Amino acid sequence: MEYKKILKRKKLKITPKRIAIINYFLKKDKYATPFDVWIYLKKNFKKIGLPTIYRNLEEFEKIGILTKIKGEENRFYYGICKMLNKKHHHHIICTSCHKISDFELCNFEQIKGEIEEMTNFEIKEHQFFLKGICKDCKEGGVNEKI
Amino acid sequence: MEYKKILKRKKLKITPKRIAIINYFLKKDKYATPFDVWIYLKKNFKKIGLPTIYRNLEEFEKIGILTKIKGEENRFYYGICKMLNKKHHHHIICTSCHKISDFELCNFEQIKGEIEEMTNFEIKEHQFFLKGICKDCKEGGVNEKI
DNA sequence: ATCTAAATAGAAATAATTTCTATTTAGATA
DNA sequence: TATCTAAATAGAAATTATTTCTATTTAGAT
Ligand SMILES: [Zn+2]
Ligand SMILES: [Zn+2]
Ligand SMILES: [Zn+2]
Ligand SMILES: [Zn+2]
Repeated sequence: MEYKKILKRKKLKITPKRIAIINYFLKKDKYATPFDVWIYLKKNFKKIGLPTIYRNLEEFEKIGILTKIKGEENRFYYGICKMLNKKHHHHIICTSCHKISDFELCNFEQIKGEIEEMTNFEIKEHQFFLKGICKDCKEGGVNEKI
Repeated sequence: MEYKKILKRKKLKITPKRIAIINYFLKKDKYATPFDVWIYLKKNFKKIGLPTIYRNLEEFEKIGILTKIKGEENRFYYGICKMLNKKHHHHIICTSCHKISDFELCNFEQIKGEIEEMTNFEIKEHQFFLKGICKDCKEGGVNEKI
């Protein structure tokens, strides 16, 4: 598990629950709410609190293991980030099955300067937020869930 | 008020509160939570409910008058969209004063196809999410609030 | 095997958002 | 201008998401 290395590097202890959370996202490969994660983990950990989930998801986002996104309703979702290398990249979400993929191609730098001039802002950070339909869903694929 | 026209076109009634909400955002020119809006409108409308604010902000987002964004904490913010024409555009937010500006320059189409190939997604929608520092803040400008 | 700081459980508080019903009102129409 | 109706609102309450707190447990260092 490459993710363990990251936890170590970031001085986070490797607990069974943390591993389970990461595995959940790896297996599911789709975005999920803290509540979703909780419901699932409860199968294997009779005693697990929702605050534990919230705390860990937040930490995982900080260290780049997860990305946090605004779902269609007023809730936040998390999805796993497969690009553990530090490289610049963005994510795309399937509006049908909520799968998340990442990609590195980015041409934002080309227009950054011009936008800065036009808006009088100094740009510090950019994110692409892409939505689409994944191949599986396009082909009417089954929507296997965890 | 160009915004009135939009309300009419969208069959929304023009009520004093709706006008006040739009004016609030126009004058403030920064993003705000429903709660912020409520506190402000209460000055002029002794009787105004928070649900009214929520309802209207949501409607305004639907018709393109406002944009909804995820703030630094777990809350949603709204900012006014000055580009009432239907043209494709994006927004940039000042992390210091929360001002929102819009701009039309976008080169995403150039890489869209390649991303679709690489990810096997059919891209339906893209948003840029930019953060930066506005000119006023860079110059240590006063942070006049409404 | 022992120790300590970090992680967790569990309960409770807080805060955001939505729902519901009775009342009011914008704007259409006569 | 007066009347009417669907849309908008108030106000209270419910629901849901998220955070905080304290006592207890545990990972990993020694
Ligand atoms: Zn899909
Ligand atoms: Zn980029
Ligand atoms: Zn600013
Ligand atoms: Zn664009």
